[in-house]
Amino acid sequence: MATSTAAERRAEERRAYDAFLSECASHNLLDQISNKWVTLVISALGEGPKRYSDLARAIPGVSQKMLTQTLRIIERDGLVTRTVTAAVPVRVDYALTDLGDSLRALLGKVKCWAEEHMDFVYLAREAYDAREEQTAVAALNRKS
Amino acid sequence: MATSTAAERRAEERRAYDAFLSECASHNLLDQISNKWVTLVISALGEGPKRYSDLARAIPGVSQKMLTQTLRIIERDGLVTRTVTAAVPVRVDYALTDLGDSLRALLGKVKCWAEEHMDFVYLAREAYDAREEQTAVAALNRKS
DNA sequence: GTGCCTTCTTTCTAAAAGAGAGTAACCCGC
DNA sequence: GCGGGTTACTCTCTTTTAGAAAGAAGGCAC
Repeated sequence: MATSTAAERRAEERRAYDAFLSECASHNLLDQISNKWVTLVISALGEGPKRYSDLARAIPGVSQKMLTQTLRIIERDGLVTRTVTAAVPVRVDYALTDLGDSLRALLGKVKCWAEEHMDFVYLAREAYDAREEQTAVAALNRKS
Repeated sequence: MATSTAAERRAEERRAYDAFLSECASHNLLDQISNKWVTLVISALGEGPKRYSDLARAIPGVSQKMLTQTLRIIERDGLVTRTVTAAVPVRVDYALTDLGDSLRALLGKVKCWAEEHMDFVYLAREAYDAREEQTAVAALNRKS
């Protein structure tokens, strides 16, 4: 440490960051699974195997690009399996692996938490916004 | 439903999306907490209250902008408290609320899951990459 | 042939993240 | 009073990423 400016410290931290990411491998995985689309896809597959188009329908707002990208990532990580059936229009089924299902169980709990505490969060947001408005008004009064 | 093209269906889904987001409020919250920086900040605050600069040091790779933004979001949601002490250099402490701590416990489990299954995921990735390379070679052979 | 199906892929643009300098408020030494 | 140092932001600019839309492979129906 010794004596150093805040800017110098920050620069050093940045330099250490790459090393940190490759060293702390689980952080890398954590980053990937704490991703909106990954959560939604795994949750959607919880009901059972689904085709690409089923997933697109089950997850409102996902673009085809992001769905494909997300599926590739979680397939690579061994969370889902991808089975291609060479039928008249090609058919691709995605299903959770055992590993994917264990993650789904966990994420399901997070989803439950969100549903349980939604009301409280909404109240907190309203209170925060009201406070914000007050301080903004106070700041205006101080200036004038 | 009835008969409609895939494009028409997709357009309809898009139109329904805004309604869905405001209706299914917990999804909105879920989106926010399945965010890299939110996860990391809440995990860092698990050890106890921290100052802004402590957090910046504890979370490698976070920019000041993202740290401020993330803290504002989770403060608004009632997950952390922000206490300003008007000292010589102003001092701002962030601490988890009870709600924030309950989320931290859950996210901690996800973190544990990631650490436990990291090895398996790494093997899956290697296997996937090997398969990918093979199919790429096969595709090249087919063309030539 | 044309059109249409699914599952992607590519291209282009708009939104978000990241890097870095700047700001406000305050105190201290000189 | 003035420069310098502190913390906690805030603003601006660049790069990265997400999203929207059109295209492509492969095949069947007409």
